[in-house]
Order: sequence, then C-alpha cells, then structure tokens
Amino acid sequence: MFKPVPGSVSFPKLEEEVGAFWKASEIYHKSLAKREGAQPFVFYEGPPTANGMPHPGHCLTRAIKDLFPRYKTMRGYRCERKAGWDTHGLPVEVEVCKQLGIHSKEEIEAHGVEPFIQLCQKSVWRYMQEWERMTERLGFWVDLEKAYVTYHQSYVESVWWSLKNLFDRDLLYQGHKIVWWWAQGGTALSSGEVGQGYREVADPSVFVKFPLLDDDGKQTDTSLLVWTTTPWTLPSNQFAAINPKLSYCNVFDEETEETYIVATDLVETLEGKLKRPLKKVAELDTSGLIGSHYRPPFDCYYDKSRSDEWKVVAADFVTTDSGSGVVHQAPAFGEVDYDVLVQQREVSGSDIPLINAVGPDGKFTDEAPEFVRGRWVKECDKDIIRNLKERGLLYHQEQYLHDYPFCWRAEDDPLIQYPRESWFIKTTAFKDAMLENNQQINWLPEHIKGGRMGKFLESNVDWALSRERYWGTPLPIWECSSCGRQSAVGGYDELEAKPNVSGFEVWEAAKKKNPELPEDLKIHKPYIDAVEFDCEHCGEGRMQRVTEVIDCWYDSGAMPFAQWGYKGQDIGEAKERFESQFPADFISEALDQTRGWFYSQLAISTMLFGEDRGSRDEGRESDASPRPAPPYPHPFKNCIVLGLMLSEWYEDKKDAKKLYLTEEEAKAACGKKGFRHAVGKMSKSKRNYREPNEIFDRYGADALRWYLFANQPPWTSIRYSEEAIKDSIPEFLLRLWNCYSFMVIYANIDEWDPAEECGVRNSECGMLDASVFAKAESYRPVFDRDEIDRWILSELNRTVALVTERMDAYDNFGACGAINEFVDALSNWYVRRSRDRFWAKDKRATDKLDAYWTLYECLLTTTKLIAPFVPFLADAMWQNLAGVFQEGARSEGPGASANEPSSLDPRSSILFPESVHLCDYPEPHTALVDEELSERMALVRLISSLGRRAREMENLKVRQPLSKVEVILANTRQQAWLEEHAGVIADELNVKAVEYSDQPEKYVDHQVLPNFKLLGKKLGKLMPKVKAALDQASGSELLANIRDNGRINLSVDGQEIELLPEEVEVRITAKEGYASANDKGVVVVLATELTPELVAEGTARDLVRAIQDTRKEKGCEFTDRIEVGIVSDDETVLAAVDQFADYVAGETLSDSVKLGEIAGVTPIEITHGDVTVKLYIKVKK
RNA sequence: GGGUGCGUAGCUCAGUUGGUUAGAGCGCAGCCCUGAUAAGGCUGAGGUCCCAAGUUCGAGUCUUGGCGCACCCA
Repeated sequence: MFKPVPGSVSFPKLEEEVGAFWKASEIYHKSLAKREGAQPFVFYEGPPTANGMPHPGHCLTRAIKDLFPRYKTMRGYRCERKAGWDTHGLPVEVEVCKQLGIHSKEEIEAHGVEPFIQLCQKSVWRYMQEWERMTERLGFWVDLEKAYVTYHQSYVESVWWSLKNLFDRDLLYQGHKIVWWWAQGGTALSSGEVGQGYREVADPSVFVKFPLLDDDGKQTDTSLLVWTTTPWTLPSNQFAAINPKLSYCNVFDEETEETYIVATDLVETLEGKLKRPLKKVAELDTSGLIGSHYRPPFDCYYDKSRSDEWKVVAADFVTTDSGSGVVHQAPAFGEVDYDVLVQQREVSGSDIPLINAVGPDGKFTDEAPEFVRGRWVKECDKDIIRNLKERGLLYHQEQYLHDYPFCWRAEDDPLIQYPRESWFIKTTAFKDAMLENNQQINWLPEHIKGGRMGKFLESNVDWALSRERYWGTPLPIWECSSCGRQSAVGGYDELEAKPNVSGFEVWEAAKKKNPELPEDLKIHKPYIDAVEFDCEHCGEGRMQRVTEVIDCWYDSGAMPFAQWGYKGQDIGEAKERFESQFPADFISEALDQTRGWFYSQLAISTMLFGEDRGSRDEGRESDASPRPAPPYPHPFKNCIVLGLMLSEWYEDKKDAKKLYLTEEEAKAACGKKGFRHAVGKMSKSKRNYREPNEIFDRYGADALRWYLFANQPPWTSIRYSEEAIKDSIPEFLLRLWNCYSFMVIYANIDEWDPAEECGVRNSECGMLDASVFAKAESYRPVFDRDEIDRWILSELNRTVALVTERMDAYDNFGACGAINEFVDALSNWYVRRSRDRFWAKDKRATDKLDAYWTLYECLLTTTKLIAPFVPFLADAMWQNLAGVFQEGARSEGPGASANEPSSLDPRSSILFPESVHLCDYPEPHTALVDEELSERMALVRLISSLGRRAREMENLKVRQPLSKVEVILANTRQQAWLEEHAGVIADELNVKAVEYSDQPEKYVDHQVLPNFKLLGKKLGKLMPKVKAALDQASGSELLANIRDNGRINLSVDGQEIELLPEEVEVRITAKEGYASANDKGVVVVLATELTPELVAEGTARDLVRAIQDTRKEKGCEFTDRIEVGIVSDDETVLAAVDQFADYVAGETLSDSVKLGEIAGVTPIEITHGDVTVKLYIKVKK
C-alpha cells in the first residue's frame, strides 16, 4: 500500500521533512559515496562573503550551482562540492569601522591594528547562520563542514606560494598606481566608494600657452594652446597630448599678435569663446608636431632636468568635444596621463621620472613654485591662474560644469587622483595566453567570450595587487633594511627556517593572553609584520615584511589550488586533491564577476599553469611554472554567467512609497486600478522584495527553484517576482502532485501495489525500472497496451531524451520546458482520458492493470527526471512511490525516518535507492518513441479542442450529447489515423459518431498557397505573380488538378509553370453558417440538431454531475454507496431517469436511482436548464 | 565618451538557416468542465515587431544609420 496522500499539501512543510530526512540519512554523502571512483565532474564554489545577509540574488546563484552537480551526479559522475567563504577585504574593515564608530586609517591605527583585525575575523562570520540556513533550505547540496576559508592559514600559505612563484619569475613588481585619494584622510578609495560621491561642481577651465622650442631649444613665437580643468596640476606638467587622427592648424590672433596650435575643428568654438575671429595660418602635419618640445608653464622642475623631456605626444583619448585639442598631461594626477608616461618610458628606453609637486596630504611640496608651497592644492587654482596671467601665459579662462567625486565620509573634501606606490602583477605579459585560454571556455551566453570578457582581456593592464590596508592576505615580500633587496616567502614553515628569524613571540604572547584566538591569525597583520630575519643578499641588514596586504580578488582567484592548501608539492593529499579537481567542469556566478572572480581565476591559472607561461629569461631564481600544465581551458571549462536580479512590485498610484509584492495585496489595499506595476533594482531600503526565508515559508524552495530554472534562460536579467514564484505551484508542482495523488488514491482503493505485483518486496530491485517491473505478471509489454499508454510512454521517453540533451548543453530553461510539456500531457490528457480505466469495477482487468503500470512508470521516471530541479518534491514522491518496495524496512515518511541508523554505504542495508537522489538519471528507451503517434495524438487533441470551440460558439454544453461531428482534413494522410481514433474524439466531444464529410465543399473553402521556402529559389521574381495566380484560381479546381494530374499548371507572364503537390500548401477555412471551427488544416463541423433521446441523455449526465457535487458536499468517501431519489415534474427529467437510471447509478456508486422521495432525507434542489429538480441522497454507512 | 547586451501584446518574454495568418504565460472580459483538481479547458479584446534607409521575389529575423533602456568601464 502507498501512504495516503493528504487532500491538500503544504510544500514548505513537506520540504522541511525531506530536508530533515536528507540530513539524518546523510543522503548527500551517500550520493558521493555511491560515485566513488567514478569520473569526476568538477565544480568550484565561488566564495560568497558571510558578513552580509544572504540576498535573493544569492538564491539564484546557489540554485544554479546546485542544479548541474545534482544532474551530473545522477548521470554517473562524482561531483564534490566544497563550500567556500571569501573573508578578506575592505568591506569587512568597513563593517568593523562602523561598529567602532571610526573611519580613517589613523583612527584604526589609534584603536590598534591587533584588536581591529581580531574584530574583522569575528565579523566575517556575522551572518553565517543565515547563510547556512538559506543554503540548506534552498536544497543547495554543498559541503559546508569542509568549506575553504580565505583567511585560514593553509589558504593564505597557498596564496603565498603562488605569489612567490610569480615573484621569482619576475612577474611581481613595484610601481605607481594613480588612485582616487582622500588627502585629508590619507587613504585611497575604491571605485565603489568613489562612485557614491560624485557631485556637479564648477571648476576652472583654462587655455594656457606652451611656447614651442626650436631645434636649439630656443623659444619660438608659436605656442601650443593647452587645455586643462585642473590648474593645480600645471606645475607637475610633463607632456602635451594631441590626437594624430585629428587635424591641427596654426591660428594667428591679431589681438595678441601670437600664433597658436589648436585642433582645426575647435577653432570656431574658440572664436565663439573669445568673441573675435582667429586667422587660420596653416594646416599642420601632426606627425611632425609629435615629439616637438615646449616650455612648460612652471620652471620648478624644468630647470633641474633635461629640457627635451617636455614634448608633444600622441594620445587617442584627446577629442574635439571640448577644450583646444591639446591636453595638458600631469602623469602624477591622472590615470591616462600616467599611462602616457609609461609609454614614453618604453619609447625612450629611459626612466623618465614622475613629476609630483604635491604631497600625500594634498599640499604642495617645497618643489612647487614658492607662492603655493604648503597649501591645499584645490585652493591654489586661483593663484595659479593669476600667476599665469601675470606672466602672459594664460590665453583664456572660463567655468566648467562637471561631475567630480568627493569623499563619501567627508562630503566637503574633494578627492584627487594621486600616485601611490603599489605592487603589480605583470598580467600584460600573459594577455595573449589569457585570450587563448578564454577562447576555449564555453561561456553561456556565448557573447561573454568575445564580448565583455574578451574585450576586457584585450585592454588588460597589470594587476594592481597591493592594498594599504589591514585585514587581508599579507603580501609575502620581505625587504632588507640595509641593501633594499627583496625576497618572497612561500609558506610559514619557510619563514620559520629563515636565518636568525625572530618576532614569533608577538603572536605567542597574544595567544597566551587570549587562548581563544584562532591560529589562523598568526599569519595576519600585525603578528606577521613582527617576523624578521637576516638578509640573504647582503648579510648585513634584517629582512622585514613590506606593509601591504593583497587585493582579496586574488584570494578568490587562487581557490582552484588554495582550497586544497596546494603549495606545489610533488606528493601528498593536497597535490592529489588539486590535480584531480582541476580544471573545473562547471562554475556559475553573476555577470559582475566577469572582471571579478572569472578574471582573477583565469589570470592566475594562466600565469601559474598556462601553456605559454610568458617565459622570461631573467627570472630571479627559477622560471619554471608549477605543474600541471593542462591544455586550455582552465581553471574552468563551462561557465554560466547569470543575469542581474531585479525585483517586481506594485505601487500605490497615490503614494509610491506604499508598495506591495503581489498583485493581490495591491488590489486589496488600493482597489482594482489604484496601483501600478514596477520592475527595478532590488533595494534594501525600499524593501521591494521578499526575504528568501519568507519565500521558503510561504511557497517553498521548489517553487522558487522551478521559477528560477523554468521561466527564462539564466543569463537574462531575472526578476524576483513573487507573483511568478507563486505561480509555479499550480502551473507545475501541484499539477504533477495531482497526478501522483490520483494514482495513489485509486491504487490504494484497488489494492494495486507494484512491489506485490513484482513479488520483490524487500529484495534487490535495482533502480526500479522496467527490468524490475517486468517480473510482474500484470506488467505487459508496452506494445500490447492501449494506444494512449503507448503514447504517454513515447512522450515520456522523448522527454527524457530531450531533457538529457538540453541539460548536457547547460540549458536548464529548455529542459524545464520539455518537462513541463510532459507533465501537462500526463495530467491533461493521459490521466484525464484514462480515468474510466482506473474506475473500472474489475480490479484485475488487464486494461486497468496496464493503466496502473503505465502511470506508475511515468510518475516514477518523472520523479527522477525532476530530481535535480525540484529535489524536495521529487524525493517526497519517490519515498511513497518507490517506498512500497521497502515496506516494513522503512519507517513512516521522510520525517520519521530520522531514526534510521546512518550508513555511508548505500548498498549495505538498502535494497533500492532510499532517495531519488541516489538514482541514476533515466535513460530514454528509444524503441518506445513513436513520432507518428505523437503527431496523431496532437491531431486528436487539436480536433477535440476545435470541437469544443464549435460547441462554445453554438452554446452547446459538452454534457449535451450530439449525433455526430464531421471532420475535414487538408492533409489526406491524416484521415486513416482519425478513423482509428474516432472513439476518443467521440468521447471527448460527447458525440455519437465521427465522420468525414464527403462534401467538403459544403463546409469549407480551399485556398492553395505556394510553398515559399521550396519555390523561392525556383521562381525568384515570379513568386508574387504565381501567388496572385493561385489566389485567383478556384481552390477546388486546383485541388482537382492535383488529384487528377499530380500537378498544377499555370501560365504566368507567358511562362508555363508547373507546381508539384509538395510545392503548394492547401489551407482550408470553414464557411459561415455551420457549427464549425478550423485551424492548421483541420475543420470540425458539429451536427447541432437534438433528438429527444439526446436531450434525455444530456439531462441524465446533468443529474450525474449534480449527484456527484452532492456526494462531495456531504463528504462521501470515494467508495461510499448511496441511494438516490429524484422528484421533478419535468418531462425530460422523467424521461432521463426512466431511460438512464442504470447509467446514473453506475456513475455515482448508487445502489438505486428512483423517482420519488426518500424518507428521512432532506432534499437538495438543483436546477437543470430552467427547471428545478429535488434530489434525495442517502448515504449508506 | 567607449564597450556589451537589449527594444516584439497592458506586463514578462519566446520566435529555428530570411518564407507571407508573429506566439506563450500572466492580467482583463466572457464561458465551459470537474469525485485527482488551492486545478484544468475554451473564446474574445489587445501588435506601426523602437524609427529610417538598404539587400531580397520575400525582413520581426540580414546590413547601415539613428533613437531609447540596462550594465560594465572611463
């Protein structure tokens, strides 16, 4: 016996039970144990940070990350899923600062780095529980207990090892980076922080004369007209940039009597500003101009160095949108300006110094012109302009409105771009290798490859690795205090073995003071900073660690090896784990990770394990890359790039602040039309989305998962639409549940039990498929069963094949579509059409047993099919459907089985998979797929639907039988099919006969159209005329032509044209005046005349429905028997009872159906058409 | 300013190598069916396929140029 299925089901409750069962029975571990030794399917978890609340967007990533590993596991692969946590970085520090109520680095230092990082370490786990609960509740199977954590010592050491490798290969170097600098706070700001602080301000916009020098270094009478909006950077000028693609000219200004060089296109604009004409003297050869020398506006550096360093350079970022087409370059204060310097260094082969007249405090240094020294740069703009004016170098000045960033913590402080010493990884040396690697990755959607990722790689710049912060992986570089030479350290033990090493006592003291401190902190600031040792280079100084930590993106990008603590070992577990789990078959994150985790992984892997390691001959110690060096792609082969998650809500039209998450709620609060629909970014403050936990409680994880998988390809932007999540219950989950519930109800009534049928209860029964079922005598070969059985099994196997194909292509959307279509066919055609067979009296009728086996097999296979998608529902169904094979050996239900002893060997005490997740994914039985049968059944369904449409239009209820339906088909091949299915159609449409009209002309018009696809090439330009000719000719004549001659002959434009039958398409349309409907080459015509017999039968059916309703209202069991009495003075009712009493009795489980009252029973009044009938129904107990 | 993606029904989206009646779901209006049904089915209204030009016998689909939106970068 199956466990009875409750009348109404709560999916959230069911899921809690299934989840508890998984936990207690260790199903996840068993699913791995089962695949011991199998081919691995490698998955990498992109580590989230747990110091923020999990967000609906994380549900999507985690759901997709769960889906494919589950699928691949069922397909026979072994898929480990090691969880991971990203724990370092500025966001953590900011959280802690908030907690402490401090901002700047000075304040952190004042508070003490040691207590600060201890707080950071704790803060990392703030929302751990919420994350674990969300992960579990969503059904994301991942090994949380063995999660990798980026601050753990083994992880940090692994990162160190990789950095040492890069350092030793001369790929790690120090340089300048231009950052957005908060001078007052003494810190750089991240791009996110900068983005928050943009404000529109008016800055000066000045045109300054830079006199050109002749070959002897003498000033000429021609000046570059140079534009800038940051006059304070002029003392640090190093170049003037022009765009060689623009044209430039000399203009003579009669007022100043000087000649200037400007972009030709800007002359007119300039004239407008000056309100006087300029005289164009000559077009200039830009290539000749490039390299020309000029005199910079201030001499503070000019005097001290070689004058030929100030020159005109080419730069394509110069535009004619504003300014003069000649742009002032101060490499210290602009990223693009700095790039120009780097280029010039390369071109000249000399180390041109970076000129910087400003200190880190934002004040001019003593190198600056005297009148600005020691002053905040932004305050000096005016004085600098005045000074230029006095010296005759200022040509024009105005105000310029633009957006400029201010500090988000001190909003009066403008930020400045400022050079900081920084460590870089020479990723540019690997640009081609990364591009090649990228080329081999299967990106979904595909456009990421050549688009966002490809373009990003094309414009690769060296990775600025270091951060002047506290909570992060310390940069493992030690520098000699005496000779200044540097060494990289690849591990803690390596450090301990250094000559005369000291400083470990700082950690030991801290640990002694607070034994609770995690060991992992010893490799962090400030403890690690105390460790120093004798210089290996000069033997005199002490080696001390540089102060920086590294970019936490490097941490996460190192996870392919760092998760195992791999440090290039030749043997051992770390090596084996790493090598067997590299590269990943599958990863998935959202689009924003393109420049984040996707890039950091790709870059690190290409540099460390690449085919082309950018071999360099001047490596410091060794230039060997670590093993392995597998072919591209690595470290991941397939990557689903998820779209952004948006939210959907409803706003009160009168007050947009009032918002509702479902239309229902909005309607209740604002009336039917008092609200508007909105889609947009999720916002915590707006609260325009429902927390994941609440979604789980209201609708369940499966509803959410199905919504995420089935409603759109995962890379389009996905709305977190509560409405749509809710809809996935009736549209899919409940529909399937109803089929399952139907099966269980009737199987139990009929005492049909597959295990008993097979005689294999509690013994070996494999994966519960046809090979086991065939042991049952009642399990007949599919080919002997009813057509509808063969049909649904054909659909099932077609679906299995399609789903497998789609999932192998990482197309969950397509797979879900196929599953959904199948469940719809099962529910709305198979079960509905087969109900009579389940209700048949003879419990052992072959036809009935066929139906049970067919439905059972469909359901069981479906549970396996949907297991990766909706794992809870699938397992709940499986427990009951398959559970009968284990009766007695199992306790009741998933929740109750928590007491079972746990065993990691799925075969030891369990004879069949105790969970659907331990099953193999179904294989399609192609022999059972019958495409023609699918097509036929589709036609039958189409005819039924057309028939109902015709009834609808004539207002003829389906309950009223009609004498016949006539069907006209455009495709004569289909006629024979129909004859075989007449019974089904007659039944569906409630007609006595299905006929094929011998006078189609009476009901339909024929239209012959050219088959454009076939004829397009043959006819070319004649096409429209042929179409017109066919239009004009009589359809039935053309048809007769085809019938008699096998072709159509036309004369078009004096040309004889012959059309073969396959070159035309025949359409039929129903004529007016009949109860008919048509579509896709089918016309259905209903006979509408009613005889008294038909009316009586219709009435009888109406009575059946009324009695059934009453049974239901009275709460009858399906098997309760009743007595029926009917009182009416209507002739048709009397006739109906007279003629169809047996029929009514049979349909309603009545022992008797008679005219007249039943004593002691309160009658129920029903209406049939416009007459009233009294029903007496007595339930027999 | 540059890059990438996207503009199809009131909303959210499908739409095969270009083929002539552009589909689905939701919503709206109306109806039907129902002893598996918190279901299901049918019908209706609703479309300048963002605009323009081009290629072609034929363009939602291809090309070019606009316009608009989103994201990333500057």
